[in-house]
Order: sequence, then C-alpha cells, then structure tokens
Amino acid sequence: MQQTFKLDNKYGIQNRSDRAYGLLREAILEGQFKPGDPLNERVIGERLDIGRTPLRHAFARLVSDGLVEQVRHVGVFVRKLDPQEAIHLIEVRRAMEAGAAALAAEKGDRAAIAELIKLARFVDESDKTATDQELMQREIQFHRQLIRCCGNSEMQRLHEDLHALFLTLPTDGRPGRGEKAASHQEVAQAIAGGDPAEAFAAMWRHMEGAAEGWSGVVRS
Amino acid sequence: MQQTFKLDNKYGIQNRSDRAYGLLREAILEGQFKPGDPLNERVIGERLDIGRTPLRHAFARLVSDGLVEQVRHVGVFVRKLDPQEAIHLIEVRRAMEAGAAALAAEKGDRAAIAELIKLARFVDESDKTATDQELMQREIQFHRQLIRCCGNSEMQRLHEDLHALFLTLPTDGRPGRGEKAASHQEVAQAIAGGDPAEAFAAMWRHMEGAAEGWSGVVRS
DNA sequence: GCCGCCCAGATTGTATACAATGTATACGAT
DNA sequence: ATCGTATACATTGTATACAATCTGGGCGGC
Repeated sequence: MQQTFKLDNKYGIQNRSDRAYGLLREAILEGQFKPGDPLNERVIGERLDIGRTPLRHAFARLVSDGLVEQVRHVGVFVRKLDPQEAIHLIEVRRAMEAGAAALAAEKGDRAAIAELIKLARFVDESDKTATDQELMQREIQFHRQLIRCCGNSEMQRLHEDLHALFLTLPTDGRPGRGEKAASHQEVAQAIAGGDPAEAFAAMWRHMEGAAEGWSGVVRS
Repeated sequence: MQQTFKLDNKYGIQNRSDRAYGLLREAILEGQFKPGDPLNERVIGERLDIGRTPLRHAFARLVSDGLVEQVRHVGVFVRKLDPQEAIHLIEVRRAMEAGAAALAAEKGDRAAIAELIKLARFVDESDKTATDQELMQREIQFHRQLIRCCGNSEMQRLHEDLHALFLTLPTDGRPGRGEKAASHQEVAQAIAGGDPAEAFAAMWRHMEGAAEGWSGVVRS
C-alpha cells in the first residue's frame, strides 16, 4: 500500500473517507459488526486498504450519526443502545412519523398517496400470509412511502438516519404482529382524507404499543 | 506552534477536534461566519492554533450536522439553505414539535408541564410589551421547555440539531408576531390535559403559517 | 495475601510532507 | 475578437512519523 491513489472510483465514490463511511455504515447496519464491537483503526484500515486519516473522518461522521462511540485513547466501538435510549428512540420515531402523516395529509401529493394506499393494502394482506421477515420488509416500505408523501427531502434524510439507528437495536426477536390499534389502510385512508389531525391520530394509534412491544425484546 | 500539546484543557474539552468543532459551531451559529463563507483549512487552523487534521474531523461533524458543505478540492463553506430547503426544514420542525407535544401529553411529566405553563403565560404576556428580540428569546425558551416535557434525551438532541439549522437561515428580518392561530397557553393547557391528539392539534395550529411567515423573509 | 505503584504495550491524537485535483489566467491559433 | 488549451496556483486528500494517554500486568511494600 504505497501508491497514494488507486483508481478505485467505482460507484461514484470520490474519496476514501466517503468509501470508508459507506462501507462501515453498511457493515454495521447489516450486523457484520455488532453493538459493542471495537473498530480498531489499524485493523479496519488494513482490511479496507485505507489509511488511518480518512478512516478517522469516517468515524467522526459515524459518531455524529450515533452509530458509533468513541473513547479517547481507548477505542471506537459500535454503539450499544441501552433500553432507555431504545425506548426514547422509539418515541421519537412515533412522534415524527405521526407528524409526517399530518404533513402528508396537508400537502396531499396524490400520486405518492395512491402508492401508499396500494402498499397499505399489500401489507395488511401480507399480515396473514407472509413470513415475519417478509412482513417486516413490507412494513419498512410502507413507512418509507409515508415519509415520501411529505415531499420533503429533509424529512426523508432525518427518517433514514433514525431508521438506521433502529437497525442496530440488539434484539432477541421482533415485536409481535397483528397487535396494531390501527391498520395500515386506516392510516393511508386518513392521509388521503386530507385532515392533518385525523392522519396524525391514525398514525399515532398505529404506532401505539410499539415502545412496549420493542422494550420486551431489547436485551439489557 | 511546535509543541504538539498545549495545556488548553479548559471547559473539559479534551482534544483539538472537539474544541475546533465547538468553536466553529458556535461561530457559525452566532453569525461570525455567514452562509456561503469559505472555511479555509489553513486559515482557520492558524487562527485557532489547531492543525489541519483535527480541523478536518471537526468539518466532518459539521457536515453531518448540515451546517457546512464540502466540495472536493474546492473548499468547505457554511451551508446556505435555499428557500426550498428552508421550507422543508420548517415543515420538519412543525411535524416534530407537534408530535413532541402529543408525546408530552401522553407521558405527562407534571413538573415540566407546570414550568411550560408558566413560560406560556410569560410569552403570551410578552407579546405586547417586549421587543422583537426579547420575544424571540422567550419563544425559543418555550419551545425548548416543550421538548423537555417529553423527558426524552434523543428528542432533545434532535431538536437542538434542528434548531441550530434554523439559526443559519439568512433572513432580512423575522416573521411577524401575533399571527399565531393558537396561543402558547392553549398549547400548554392542551398538553396538561393529557390528550395526545388535542395536544398535537394545538401545536399544529400554533405553528401554522410558520412556513409562509418565514418564506417571506428568507432571501433567495 | 492484599494493595498500591509503575512500566510496557496498545491505541488514539496531532502535525506535516507530499499527492491529486479543481480553478483561473495567460497565451496562442483561428 | 474569440475560443481552446496549457500551466501555475490554491486547496483538499492521504499517508506516516511521532506524541499523549489509557489499560493491564508485574512487582515490591505492607
């Protein structure tokens, strides 16, 4: 590893910091690194064929994202959310997505909402036929589409960041199914109705109990 | 600047990255650097007596915060939000704070809510007597306290980040006063009432028109 | 045996030399 | 005069040497 620049510009990633950031983030989200695992600069650097300097820039960004913790002169570790933080996170997501539902209702992008309704029907039908894994993927799709209905790039960015943190929650399973107080279709219909208050209420109910459901499976 | 470490550990800041981050963030938020201003590594580094490496770590964090933009081999600049982004930001804040109001109502930390009510009364009274500057400060206090009522550290962190972005909005003034559809006291009372839906509705109304109010003063 | 101290190793923190790249300008061809 | 091109300069991108600090184990005093 002597030559400074290798022509590894695949995927439009321009510098090694960005590449390191993307790779590490992906690895953490995929679970290749688990909460509490140390991220040694030298080891990772050698494995990724990236020097320590750009790697540290990537770490700085991951810290900002909340995916990673850094202890001076000790090490960098994948962040391990304690149950309290996990619950807080779930509450934030509930507040934000319910607020987003209201916003979507108020702005009323009909194309996006039509897509949301289709997805809602699909998810509700899947509830009885699909595997847990499939169902989860489809629910994620639904929530993503709801955010898209806001037509708000900042909202989308924030939601992705929040969602990433969720993927790191250490669990011994996933919250049960079919326990929703409001179905996906109810939410979608409320948004289509155009009343922010109703849309909020539907989504708020939809995510009711999520905190309890998750707290049951979050390891301490 | 030869010796590597000066004993400048004041304020508990342990390393130069953190110090640079704090100083730069503060400077940007205070308006010492205006949107679009370049942040030259060498210049800033000399002024702050900090090498380029920790400075770049600080930049990475500021980029994550959305306070700063980085163009490869060109420079680092204070982020300048275009009107579209500004409106998106305002919408996000509305959704989030309204959601937070609902959360506060549901959790019902009575001590925090009592404080909120006091602040609400104070702000509403100030509306007629205080200067624009004073009123703004007190409104900010009110919004901060509302978030505190959630008893949720993650929510607080997110809100602070969002608030910081607001402070960078380039304006030729501030949105008018007394145009709120719902007074601060109405919001506080709704939260005290303990009904999430009502609390949300009150806050949603309270922040109605904020987007239009701001978009009028945001420079293009 | 137990406690405190010290030191060796590991790890991050920083500065700096040099590579790579974007921008602007001067200069020549047309 | 205008356009294209080459080149000098400014700026960031990266690697690396070295400083500072933390951790854990060994060792001596008690």
